[in-house]
Amino acid sequence: MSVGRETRLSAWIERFAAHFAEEGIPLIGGRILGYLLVCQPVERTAAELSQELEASSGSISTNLKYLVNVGLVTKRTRRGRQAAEYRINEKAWSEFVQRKLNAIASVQTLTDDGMRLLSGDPERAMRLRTVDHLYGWLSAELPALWERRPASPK
Amino acid sequence: MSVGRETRLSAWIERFAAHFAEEGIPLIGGRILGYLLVCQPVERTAAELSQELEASSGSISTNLKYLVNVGLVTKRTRRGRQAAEYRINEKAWSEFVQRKLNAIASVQTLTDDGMRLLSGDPERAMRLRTVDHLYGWLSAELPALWERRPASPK
DNA sequence: CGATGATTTCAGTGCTGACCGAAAGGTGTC
DNA sequence: GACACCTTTCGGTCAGCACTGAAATCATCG
Repeated sequence: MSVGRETRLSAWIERFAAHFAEEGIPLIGGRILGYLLVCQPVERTAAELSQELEASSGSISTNLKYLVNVGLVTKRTRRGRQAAEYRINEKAWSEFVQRKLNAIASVQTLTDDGMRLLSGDPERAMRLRTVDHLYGWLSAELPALWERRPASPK
Repeated sequence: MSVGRETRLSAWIERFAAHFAEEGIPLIGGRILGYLLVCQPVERTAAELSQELEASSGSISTNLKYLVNVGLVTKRTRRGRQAAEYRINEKAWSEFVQRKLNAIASVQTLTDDGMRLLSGDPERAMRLRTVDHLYGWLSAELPALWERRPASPK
């Protein structure tokens, strides 16, 4: 007997969450992201997420707040509905990635400051110089690469 | 009365460590990195690091093991010396960065698998498609960018 | 305005992981 | 081999954080 699509999808959601857990996003937050990326219909209430992901209402609330805050999820309230609806904001993923790239490039300010502190002692600055050189290149190239990023598919 | 260079350097080391602490490297590990990048002479024993950074011998040991493991620090033992000497391995920083870029690009395998699971339902796959598109581009461009990386300064 | 159905807040629990320092284990000298 | 010194291991402490579930809060409808 074959495994249903929904079963395989929930396994996928778990892998998805596991990946982002390594990057510091709480497991439940990752599950919400994965779920909202593939659920049908696209919008869900907090209560539904709690049910569907078997997580407490409190965890769902905290994590939704976080995700809405970083922009990856959008909250929509409607007149005549007491329950707010949440959905993925695909557009925000590029900013999410951009923040990651910036975090890498930002080390350059650190190495740069270090180089300044060691000015006047080139011998001693040699180790830092190698690292500074690498990050200097990154902090020039990563933003440039980002500019060449294609628009999202129609 | 002006602040001495060494004082400013130890403040810099702390900033350096704080940055990498956000990326998951233990504070003491980050301090070791920062310190070994600017200390004179370039090599230090575990005991010296413990003294200098005011950390327990145990913490220094664990963190050195970790740093040697990821390649950022090199351990050298010498005949006639019971104390091993540790130094920064500037060369390894590029691999360190490369791992970070790969981690970002690797999301593409995840989104790709998701797309496969949703094949046959383009409507439902739309959200994932936007994300997959972005990571598809990244997983092509980041390695390509990396190839163009300049050699370290002489 | 009270009732209903939803979300947020909050105190409490359990787990993980960094850190310490003492004891154990190595590696050298005399 | 005994000693001196250094490093690693290891048990224990502490802080931080994800998560829960109950209570407080909020919004809507009758």
